[in-house]
Amino acid sequence: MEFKHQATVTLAEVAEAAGVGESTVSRVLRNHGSFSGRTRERVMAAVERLGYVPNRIAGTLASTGSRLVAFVIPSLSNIVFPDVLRGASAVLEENRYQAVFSVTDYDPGKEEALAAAMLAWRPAAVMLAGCEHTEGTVKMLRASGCRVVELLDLDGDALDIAVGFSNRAAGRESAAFLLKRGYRRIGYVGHDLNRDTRAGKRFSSFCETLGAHDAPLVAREILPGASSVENGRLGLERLLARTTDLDAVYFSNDDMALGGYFHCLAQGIAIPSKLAIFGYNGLDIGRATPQPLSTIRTPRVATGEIAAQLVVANAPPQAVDLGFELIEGATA
Amino acid sequence: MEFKHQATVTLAEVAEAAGVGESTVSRVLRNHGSFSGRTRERVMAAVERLGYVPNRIAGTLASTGSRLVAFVIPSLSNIVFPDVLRGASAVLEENRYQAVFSVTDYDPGKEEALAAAMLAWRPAAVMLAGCEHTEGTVKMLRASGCRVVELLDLDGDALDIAVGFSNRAAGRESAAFLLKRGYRRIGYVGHDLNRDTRAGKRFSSFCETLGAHDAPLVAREILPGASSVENGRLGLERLLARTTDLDAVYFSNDDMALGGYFHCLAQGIAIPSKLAIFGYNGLDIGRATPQPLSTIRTPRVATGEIAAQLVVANAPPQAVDLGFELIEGATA
DNA sequence: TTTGCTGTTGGCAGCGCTGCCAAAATGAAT
DNA sequence: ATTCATTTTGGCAGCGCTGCCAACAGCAAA
Repeated sequence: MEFKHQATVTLAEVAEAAGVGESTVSRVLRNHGSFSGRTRERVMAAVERLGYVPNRIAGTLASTGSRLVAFVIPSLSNIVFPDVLRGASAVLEENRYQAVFSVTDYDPGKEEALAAAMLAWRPAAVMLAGCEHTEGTVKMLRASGCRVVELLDLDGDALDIAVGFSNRAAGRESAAFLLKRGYRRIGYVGHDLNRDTRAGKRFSSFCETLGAHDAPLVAREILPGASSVENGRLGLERLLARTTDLDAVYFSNDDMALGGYFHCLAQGIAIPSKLAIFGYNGLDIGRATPQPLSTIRTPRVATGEIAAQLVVANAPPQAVDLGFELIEGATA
Repeated sequence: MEFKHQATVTLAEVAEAAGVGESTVSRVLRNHGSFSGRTRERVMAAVERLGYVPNRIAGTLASTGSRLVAFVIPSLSNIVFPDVLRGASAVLEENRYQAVFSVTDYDPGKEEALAAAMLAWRPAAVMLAGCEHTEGTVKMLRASGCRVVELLDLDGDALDIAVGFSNRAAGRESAAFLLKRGYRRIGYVGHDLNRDTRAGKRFSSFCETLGAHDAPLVAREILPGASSVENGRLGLERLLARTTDLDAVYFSNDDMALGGYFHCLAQGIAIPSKLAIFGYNGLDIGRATPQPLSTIRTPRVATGEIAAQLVVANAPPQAVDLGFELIEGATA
């Protein structure tokens, strides 16, 4: 059963109460067009008195173009996406845009269905994670004519606007750093890469770089499901049970890396002398651990901010590379 | 500059292409009312051919009651709120509702402004954190006639629906647990309590309980700003610098507690024999640390789920107590 | 007084859909 | 063939607002 709104005061009622025309009320409330000070006062008084709340559904329908921005994100468990939303929502709120979201659970099919549902709201823009989408999604977004922003991955062709950085470069630099530090027997602990294609890109570039320096990946442990601290801990435990002579482990992200770090603490494995640990994301928590985590800090909040700014400004199609920062830390 | 949608296919065009009336198309698409199988096929074929995407703005305006649910949350940095959103959005998506959100930054004035902006979208429900709101917010929500759900705090009068648990009880039980374990010289490290009133409630009940057992709080360290691991670490460091004989410290939440835990690890302070640590929230990470964190696990995802279910079912006003679980852990 | 501005204002036709109602088609029963 | 009940269908008036246009007022210049 749908909820029915009660006592809905309309523009027309305000107009009548203020003794002016509807369009005058509309102009005053949107502060658009011209009207006298006296009219303004009368309208505002009526608005106040009646407790009028404009109906943006009607307003959006009547005008062309909405102020809704739709986010179709893979997850809310992975702090990455709340961070992006945080950056974006601050900018959007300032500009009187409204954020709408739904969660795909890293499922491309669901992404397509949710994107379609989003388009039904005729948003000003749709923001998606990454640049890998189903054919149907791409076709639909193209046809919609609404702005499309692809976030956090620049390794691919952008549909319209893309904001983020190269995950391949991140994987490459991570490998280069470990090699530079002298690690040669390197392992990997990751989560389900089929779902998180960005983590997959980092991993493959990481491996390529190792291979190019005659230090190919020694072992890997991939855990099903999402990344988590517990999976990181479990993954490292399993990896070390199989492979005893590793000198460094690359993790699919900081959550996983922290799990590995905790495993070492619990087992008395000296870090980084006995085993080095390297993560990805640059979470704040990694700076507060007894040894700061070696990782790559990604511009998550900034990605959201810039994306929102470009949408608000109706900027031309473009790819914005925000880069990332390698944090040397103390675990590698 | 607002974005203008292009090439918008309308219901009327689909109707014409399918050789049926508008209302027939509407019925078929909503699978509501009756129509023949042949009609259905013709309509769906036309929809497919034209790439029609229904306009929910128009649909919502025409019908009474929307399928938007508005979230007005304090923060996206604190994992609590993404967790609530996660639980809620899963249920909402299943029921073809759409989640909309904005972030107040723990500012009651901003909450009022954002709630007003939300009401302009005529949502089916507004979900807010806690039960402390400005007079203006309360008045506006009451007048809106839309469903109001207050989340994560049952210590107060609910406007309509409330889902969560008692923060006071959480504070009380935390204190009781520490006392039962024999700790008597207890300190507190917290973040800005004026903003996070729920943390404030926990703290005051915690103190009352200690006082009632002749073991009043020995010292406290309150850090300005939001909770974070780094602030927790810093807070404990400061507290211990001033007060040397504490045997346990209660933290405003797990983020802060983890910071304290890391400080102890870094300083070689034995846990819990030299100093016990107790948190709040029951984050997953607390189970993966070398010693599992002693804390209270809160039903964050479930809070979102239940809240969404009640809204979808248009349930009568009620307060749902989901309780919480005390995790004994190994740090206290 | 008339003219020509600029600044204000109201009327009203949509925006794209849904809900209501009456009309038409169908089918079963006589 | 006729009747009645049922299913299927189309027409059309809004939902509450915005955007356009015409109308009007006030005022300075002629």
